[in-house]
Amino acid sequence: MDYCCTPLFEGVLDDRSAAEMAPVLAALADPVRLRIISMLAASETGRACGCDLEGPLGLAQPTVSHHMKVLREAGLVEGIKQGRWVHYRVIPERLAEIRDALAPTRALAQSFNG
Amino acid sequence: MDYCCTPLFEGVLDDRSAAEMAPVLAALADPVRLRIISMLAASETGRACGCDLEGPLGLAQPTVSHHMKVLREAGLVEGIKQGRWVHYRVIPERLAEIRDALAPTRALAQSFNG
DNA sequence: TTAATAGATCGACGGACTTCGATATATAGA
DNA sequence: TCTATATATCGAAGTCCGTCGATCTATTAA
Repeated sequence: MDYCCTPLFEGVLDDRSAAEMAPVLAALADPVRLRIISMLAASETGRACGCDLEGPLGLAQPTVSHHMKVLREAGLVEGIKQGRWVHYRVIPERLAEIRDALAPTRALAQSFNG
Repeated sequence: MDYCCTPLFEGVLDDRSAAEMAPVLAALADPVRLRIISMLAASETGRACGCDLEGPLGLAQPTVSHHMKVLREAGLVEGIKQGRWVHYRVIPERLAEIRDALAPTRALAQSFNG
């Protein structure tokens, strides 16, 4: 018969790293926020202000503001206040960080540093 | 004074692609599931059965089973039934798919095919 | 100063998620 | 067949999340 393997799990993502990584992925795990990031990245200048997003997204202003806050707190987006407006831009290094952490060869790299 | 830019947002991630992509990221956006994937990838054989995970994770059996279902339904993990046990393994192609979709140069690639 | 506008915050509602005990199903061994 | 074990399913409790109307703050223009 078969026996159940008992792997040792060395070099596994520890609790703390997992707890740091999950919220960043959670910030990305929303259709609206994915579209926002895509819109910022697709914009010619790499930036856009909230007022330009509400229309295309079809969402109320407080909702967009909420999503921007989530993205900001995850370090995925930066807001530059310019007069009455806030221009948002994606922080590509942060996106790359997550991509690298998902590299399967590294078993969800221990190298993630929230 | 400054004017607010009005970007055209061409080539932006459409609603459907975003709706397909988000649940896969949501499946990854949990500390326990990140650790599970890491454990599977770190295992010598690249596999492990549920019974080997409960202990290290410190979670009850139904909880682990629930997380495996989420990962399975997201296409991130595959379960191979062997006798009484189910051996799980990561599907690295799926992980790569998500990594590619997060490539900033592609503005959250339209190429994601959930 | 007053009016208008961009953005943030608050509170509430509905829905989804994580967790676990209890239970059901399937397989292996005696 | 009967017992033991691995896994799945169900139901419940508590928590978290997305959304929006109402409201507040900050800045600009008149």
